[in-house]
Amino acid sequence: MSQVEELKQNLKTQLQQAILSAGLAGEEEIPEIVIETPKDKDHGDFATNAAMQLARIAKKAPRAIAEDIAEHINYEEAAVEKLDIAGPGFINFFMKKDYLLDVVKTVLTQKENFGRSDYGKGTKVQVEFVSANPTGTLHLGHARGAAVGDSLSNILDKAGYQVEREYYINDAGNQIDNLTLSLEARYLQELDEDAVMPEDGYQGADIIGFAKEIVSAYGDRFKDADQEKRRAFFREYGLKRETDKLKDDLADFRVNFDNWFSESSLYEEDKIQPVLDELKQRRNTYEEDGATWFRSTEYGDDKDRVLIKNDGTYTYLTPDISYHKDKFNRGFDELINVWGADHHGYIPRMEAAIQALGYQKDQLTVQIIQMVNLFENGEKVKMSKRTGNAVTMRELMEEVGIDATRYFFAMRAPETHLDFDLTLAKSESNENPVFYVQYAHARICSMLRQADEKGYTIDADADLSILKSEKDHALMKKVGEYPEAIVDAARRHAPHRVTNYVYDLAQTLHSFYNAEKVLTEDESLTKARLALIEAVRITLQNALETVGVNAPERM
RNA sequence: GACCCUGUAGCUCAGCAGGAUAGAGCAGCCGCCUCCUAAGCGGCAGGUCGAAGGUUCGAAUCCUUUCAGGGUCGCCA
Repeated sequence: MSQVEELKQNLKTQLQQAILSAGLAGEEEIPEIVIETPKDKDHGDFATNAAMQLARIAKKAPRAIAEDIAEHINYEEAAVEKLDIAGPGFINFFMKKDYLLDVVKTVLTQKENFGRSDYGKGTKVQVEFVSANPTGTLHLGHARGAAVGDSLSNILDKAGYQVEREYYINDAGNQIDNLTLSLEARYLQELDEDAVMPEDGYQGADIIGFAKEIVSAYGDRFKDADQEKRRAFFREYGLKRETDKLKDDLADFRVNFDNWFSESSLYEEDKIQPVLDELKQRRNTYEEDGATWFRSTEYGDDKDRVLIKNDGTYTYLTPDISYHKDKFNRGFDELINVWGADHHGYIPRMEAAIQALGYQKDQLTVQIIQMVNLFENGEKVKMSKRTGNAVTMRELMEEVGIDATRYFFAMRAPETHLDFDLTLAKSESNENPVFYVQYAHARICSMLRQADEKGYTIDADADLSILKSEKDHALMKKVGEYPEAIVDAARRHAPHRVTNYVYDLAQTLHSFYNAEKVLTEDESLTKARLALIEAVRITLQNALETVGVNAPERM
């Protein structure tokens, strides 16, 4: 538990005792005490609405209750400097400042581990994200999914979960036959043969590129080869190259998976039929119109779903159910699937499936990623200027840079529609929030370099009690809030809580910088302020790392 | 027709397990570099929180209805 949490917890306990000893409520009646951090600093470090909550129980006016609590609370034990009763009955607490000094020491000691907590208690959670078909190039929406999935994984990890990132490769459906046939056609075309692309063939330039590779490596060896063998080769080749490309694109975007799970491995390892049998045994299936159906309506879906089509093949759902069963078999307590908004209609049937298999609905969370619209100079960008096709993730990375791209995607709530402002993301100016935050880090580094030249070292045991200005305290307080920001982001699957936090911290640092000097004639003051800004630097770096953004030393 | 997401300042968005005069950035206006990076800081102005009901001591936040924008409704994946 972080200092700030401990402090709040202790304050809660002391409040409960004060309420009891003032006879305002019995032990059974005390409501859950909520300690909040007021937005307005005139309202103290912390505030509680306990007096208002107690009004009905104690049958007294909230302000009178607040007076009673104020008389009975142990200031020393609660670490309260002074308190005010305000508004309709809020109690505002101004805390003793010692805890703030401890915050700085903690950061300097824990360094990159500052912000870690045991909130998740080691729960094993798997985050599955991107999982785009290996048949083409990653686009805007995938980029957002990648940024959110990776940031969320980092956040959960810091919040004390055991996290595994997984990519589900859809390498078994019709789309792979299509890929095979497309590649075969492109290959033959490269050899000036008369070959037509399949009706829904993949027109992407990547496939033409692969065909050229095959020609230069193998020549026309496959031209007259046995069709079955030839297609097996193209299938494998196409899949391998598409998957490698996905991995490269994602790695360059600073997204790395622990596991790439192949859909076809479910077939190879015979993991599908047993799950069908299990559903059948549990009477969750029935036969109709020559097909096998899953009775998903039993679990809240609005219609039943086909598992085996009347041509004897599986629908997409069938191996997917087996896949989710396999995830649980691998020991995960919770599953998080990050899906594009176009898949939201699929959620009820997946939830139905895991319940039919005996798991709890809340063991699966589907985090929907809403659509992204690109804007440049106020105009909606429909297509890439370079290719005339949809804008790819790689183009975005190259055009606006990885830091800005990652930050912009992390910056907004995942389930909201996103307007991505290319002009803003590319601008190297104060308008751009990424630069604003990175600048705070670079500014600190600059001061630290100069301190180093003057022979100063960072001293975790520096006497911080001489830091008494409002800006000093505001900065320490903001640093202390970081662990809570991470927990909050983890709890709500909300990476944007981290970008909001880091922006606030940068703002507090810039404000501090303009009001107070770090490198001064006063040696002990200088040492104390150096310790403080180093703590801020570490916190900025840790926070940026969770959203995949670099913390530069110079700008 | 059903379902999902979103309607908060001119623009882009926070805030939503109810709480104090609704916040930030950008854009606009006014100030601040003999001083550790002005990619910065301080200030001013700007909002019937889509609308209407309801619950509550208290609603941007919860409930109902309704309007608007986007998305999805396959024995495709």
